[in-house]
Amino acid sequence: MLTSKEKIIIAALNQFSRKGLFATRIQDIATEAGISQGLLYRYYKSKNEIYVDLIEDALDKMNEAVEGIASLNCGGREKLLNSIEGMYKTIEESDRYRQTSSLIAQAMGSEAIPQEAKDALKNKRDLPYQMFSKIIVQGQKEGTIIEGDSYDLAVLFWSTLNGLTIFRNTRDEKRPLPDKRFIANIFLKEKI
Amino acid sequence: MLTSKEKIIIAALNQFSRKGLFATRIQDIATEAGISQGLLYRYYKSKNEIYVDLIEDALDKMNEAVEGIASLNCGGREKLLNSIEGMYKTIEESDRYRQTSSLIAQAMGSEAIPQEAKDALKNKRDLPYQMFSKIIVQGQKEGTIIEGDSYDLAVLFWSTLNGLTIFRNTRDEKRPLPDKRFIANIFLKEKI
DNA sequence: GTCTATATCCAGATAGAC
DNA sequence: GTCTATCTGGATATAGAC
Repeated sequence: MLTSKEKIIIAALNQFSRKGLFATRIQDIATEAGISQGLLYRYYKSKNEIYVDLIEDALDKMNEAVEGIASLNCGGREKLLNSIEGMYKTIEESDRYRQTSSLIAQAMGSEAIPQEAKDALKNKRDLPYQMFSKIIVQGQKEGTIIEGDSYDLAVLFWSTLNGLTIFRNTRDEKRPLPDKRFIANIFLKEKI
Repeated sequence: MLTSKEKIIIAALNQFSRKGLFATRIQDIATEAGISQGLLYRYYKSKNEIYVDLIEDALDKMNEAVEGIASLNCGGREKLLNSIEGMYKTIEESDRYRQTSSLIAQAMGSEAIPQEAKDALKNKRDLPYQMFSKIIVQGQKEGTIIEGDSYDLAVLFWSTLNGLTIFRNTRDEKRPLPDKRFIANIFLKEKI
């Protein structure tokens, strides 16, 4: 059985991810959580507070996942392939990831979000690029990944996966994503 | 000298692209346009009406640009390179494109936008994929573009460019985008 | 802990003067 | 055409009963 607070979190994530902070009413969250509007204020001081909590949590989860892959004890090429594999699985199967990625995408695209949410984004959004840049450098040293500025390649990697995530999130028909090898071959010296 | 209506359009596009439909107040638009709130209603019946106008216009502009490239009288390989060149120029230089792409990205990510805006999106968002798919097929027949499902490759192409556009739009420091050749080589048989 | 009722505020939209 | 003043509705947040 879920506590009221847990029900609020789950409902708020779903509502915010679908409609954004400003189009979501407190009433929407309360209704989906199956509680009254008043009760919500036992657990949170304001709508913004829920939102900031969710944004911080989403960014932390994202960074933990990336750190998990980067800290594997294997070659850069394997880390790359592993990242693509993991991201594809997550994008295609996880409803929770659809929600958190939509939440972050919307937050990044709006200047009107609360200052605390902006701060969290600013502090936490760069880690994936840095981690992946290190993976690229490792692979370049090992001779398995193409030459080029490692941060540029990291930007390209995440931009491509973000773009595919958004494409997937915004279509009803769940068409399979393009073959993983197309992504891998952007970076690999020896194509697969 | 701009008419009041033109000033409203320009201000609304800027406000909506930065804050989204729901966080933007009529007052924000009127202030930026340098007119009173009341005057705005001489030209538009509601905030939603301005928004729907802008969305439809943004989608039309996007599709016109794509059709322009696809109808060039040249090989598929050249159309591909031309598309990348054109998109890079637009992403890096055009403030207007930053606004329209943000507007569309936000609209795609929210279920709360007006029905007319949803309809416009649904009807007009697929054309770029279809056009690019044809370019891919042409290049495959000519032997210049790699094998694979042409619509999948079109999805990959636009997802990558959308991802890069969003990356660019959400960073203050205007770091140059990754080398165009990385994108081209995803699709070209003979790498450059 | 939970609900209902309500106070307060603010944004969208309208009316009417100039 | 343009502005100021106002109406109205709805959403956030609070108060108070159970």
